[in-house]
Amino acid sequence: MYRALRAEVADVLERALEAQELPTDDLGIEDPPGGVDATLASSVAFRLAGTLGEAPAAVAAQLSDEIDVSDATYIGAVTNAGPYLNVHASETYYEETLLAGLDPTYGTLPDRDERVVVEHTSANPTGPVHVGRARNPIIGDAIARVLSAAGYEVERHYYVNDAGRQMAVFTWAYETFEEDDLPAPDRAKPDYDLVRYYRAGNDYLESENEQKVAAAETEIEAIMRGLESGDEATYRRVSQVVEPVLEGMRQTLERLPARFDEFVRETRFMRDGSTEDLVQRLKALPNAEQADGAWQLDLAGRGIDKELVFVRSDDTSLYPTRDIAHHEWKLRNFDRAITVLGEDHELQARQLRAALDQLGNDVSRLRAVHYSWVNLPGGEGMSTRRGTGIDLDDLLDEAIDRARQEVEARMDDRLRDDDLDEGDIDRIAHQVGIGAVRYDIVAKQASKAITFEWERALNFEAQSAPYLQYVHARCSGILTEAGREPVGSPDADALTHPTERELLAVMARFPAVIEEAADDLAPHVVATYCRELAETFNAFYRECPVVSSEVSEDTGEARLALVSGAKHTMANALDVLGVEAPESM
RNA sequence: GGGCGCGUGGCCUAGCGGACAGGGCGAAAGGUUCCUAACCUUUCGAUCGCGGGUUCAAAUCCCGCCGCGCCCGCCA
Repeated sequence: MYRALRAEVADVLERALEAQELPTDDLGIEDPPGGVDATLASSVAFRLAGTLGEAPAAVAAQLSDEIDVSDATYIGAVTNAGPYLNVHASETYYEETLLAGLDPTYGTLPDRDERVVVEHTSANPTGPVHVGRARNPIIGDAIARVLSAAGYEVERHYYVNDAGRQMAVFTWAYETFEEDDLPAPDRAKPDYDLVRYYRAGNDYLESENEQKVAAAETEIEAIMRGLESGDEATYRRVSQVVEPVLEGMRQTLERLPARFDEFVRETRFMRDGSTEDLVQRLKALPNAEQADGAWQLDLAGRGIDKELVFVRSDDTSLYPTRDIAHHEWKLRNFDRAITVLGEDHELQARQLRAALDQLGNDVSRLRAVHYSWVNLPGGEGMSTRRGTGIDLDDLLDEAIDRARQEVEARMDDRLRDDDLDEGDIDRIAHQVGIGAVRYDIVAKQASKAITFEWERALNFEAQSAPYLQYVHARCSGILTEAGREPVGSPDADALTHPTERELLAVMARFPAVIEEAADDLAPHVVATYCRELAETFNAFYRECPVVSSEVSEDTGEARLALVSGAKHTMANALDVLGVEAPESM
């Protein structure tokens, strides 16, 4: 409703300005600050005051007279408050919002026949997923979800780096070291098992004498050349390391849950010849040049100081080369391609974009979202190779444990008499624990750095997932208590309490929030919205009984519809964030 | 050194050109015979890193500086 109202306001304002032959390029439509009794506002009067030579307040008064709302559906009235124009929503606005909320899919935008691929996580299959990496699947999955809610057809991809030097080192280490010489794995999972070889291999290369390292390097290079030439035997050797580790990582990500439609392996673009073909096209570009036997693209003309090396002097390709082939493939198969990357990939992403552009691809269909680092207190980073960092599995286990303790602690002084059983406690512990971790990460702008702290990540009160989930559970509780579904034609007139109107007004904005989050690839705006919705609902909850003998039938019916709408809105908003919405907690 | 990003009460965070900078944590006080108190109410607390500039209007845009992060590999 909000989106329709906004469009209507623009229309009405434009007509009023045109009638007075005033410019309509900047209508200054905005959300009024809290405490102002209006649904939308405009500050056009400021802009026109100069050209008209009158005070803004006078212009606003004049405009509010000029504006004709008689044809409008969602605008009730336009008044002026000093220099501002305040738009008040019509009764229809509230009525239609109440009605729309009854739809369990409320907030989902119409299909738009556009295929989008969201690539996220894509962590090298070297070992267990740690918390530093977890920001990627949580943000990536939320972006995929918000795009899906916004009507796009979404596919989620994990790009697997199963070629290249790191994998060659890993394969060599796996074939070289004896299990007896390694520490016991932290968990009985393939990623925890195999990462020990990876760490041992890297240690060896860093600490052994020159001769031994040189011998190892020879073996590693042989593996890389085997991959490059498409040698089946080499591919199988690497696969026996990559695939189990990837499976272990997939299992951990599944817990979030972050699921993928496809794991796209890098070797695919070597084996199908597309990398080779690409290299020929890159070499033919005017700014391609050879330096010390290697081939590179000089991107200075595009404002990038660093050359993009795409063929080594030994004639093998590099990760960025294959990634260009990968992205051409994405652009062939999808209308838009979005990649979620760490801030350390910023330069690489710019180079990739520039190269793709030069090759004649439409790079406007490409977008990258970069997120900042998750550090440990004290500033230490998380590294799979060095074994520093907190494993995501441990964080999730701890989150669930603490959530379970909370549930059990609250059982004793619980007011509601609904006999939660063991299964419920387990369910709630998972929903709350995992939800808290996800929300803590998704609620923050991706560009802000995060310092990981247990207490903060696992705080279950106030601005956290459980606070929002609780609202959903409260709605469910009321609907259960009522013992029936709201009727199909509720009467918004019966909702006269300010908290009721406010709740409807917040609900009305939900589709616009989804649209904005999708346009900006910013799921955190949905997180912020959830908080507002929760606060507004709690105010209503405090003031307005729904299932009570003191409430008239009409009012009770309308409130039941309102609760149903709030429940659907919260459920769908949480779903976009990947946070579960419990029926009880 | 260069490039990109970030800097909002003790801590975390929203806002990123318009009406008194919203929340939360924390601290203090209150609220449950009534739909779940993982809740709500009140109080405390901010030169929006610093200095200039643009504008009727700047946390928001521009310039400079400071601090922090990331990047500047024939690694990925």
